[in-house]
Amino acid sequence: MFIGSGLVHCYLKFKLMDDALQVFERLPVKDDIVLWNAMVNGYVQIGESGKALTIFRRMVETGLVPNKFAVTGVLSALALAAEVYNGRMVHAFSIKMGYDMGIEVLNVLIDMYGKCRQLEDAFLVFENMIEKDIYSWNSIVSVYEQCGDHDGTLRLFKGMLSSGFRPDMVTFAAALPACTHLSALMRGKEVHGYMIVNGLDKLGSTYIANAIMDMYAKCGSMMEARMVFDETKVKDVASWNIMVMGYGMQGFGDEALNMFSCMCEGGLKPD
RNA sequence: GCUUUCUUUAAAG
Repeated sequence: MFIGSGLVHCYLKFKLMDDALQVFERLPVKDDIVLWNAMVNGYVQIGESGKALTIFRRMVETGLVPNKFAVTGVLSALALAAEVYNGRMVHAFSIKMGYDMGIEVLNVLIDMYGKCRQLEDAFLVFENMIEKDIYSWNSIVSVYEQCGDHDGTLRLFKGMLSSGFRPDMVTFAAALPACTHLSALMRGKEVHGYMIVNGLDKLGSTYIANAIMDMYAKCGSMMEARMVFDETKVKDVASWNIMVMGYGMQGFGDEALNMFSCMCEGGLKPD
């Protein structure tokens, strides 16, 4: 039994959910809430919200009372599944249990409401937090962007800065596309400028570099998009597509075709 | 021992 749970944890560590589940099901006694939570979170992490919720319901049926870890896990699953109704129930339960005093639970509530497109509720949770951390800020900034409130995203980004928090790649992954969608070159430059000044511009992934390129491209500054492109060591198909599209849409047919052939030479296949 | 955040590739999704 002890060995079995160790094995489940081991499979979970490597995201081998099928194997983890198989061993889990064979456990004669399933009274360890940590194991249940780990199963729920394992499914959440691979995007299987339905399976995560099924495990959670079974856990409750066995009579175990969800602790705050279980609550964060199930809220994450509900966020993925965009199930607000159940999300609200879990929220109410958290309050009843006093879990809403914990910052992690509040952070995931922001995310849950946001992913369920209930921005007002997300903001209410955020606003009423006694203390906020980088997850709180990143969550609220991200859900505003996800909901298409680009101005709100940038407003919160500024609020984050003035509150003394240092944005990271997660923040930029939301703030940059906000500028992109607004075609706000100046504000995009401010965000990119912040990254440069703080030495964060080269630390990001290809994904972030692409977001910067796309911001410049969609804001009409192909020169700057090109500079970022050239400085980006690891390019992927999206990097090339952003440039080809940008040149194409702005009437630089030659450059677009150029890019296109370079992409094919580089061994990448266009979409 | 288990927990939270990342919409990069321009037209009706």
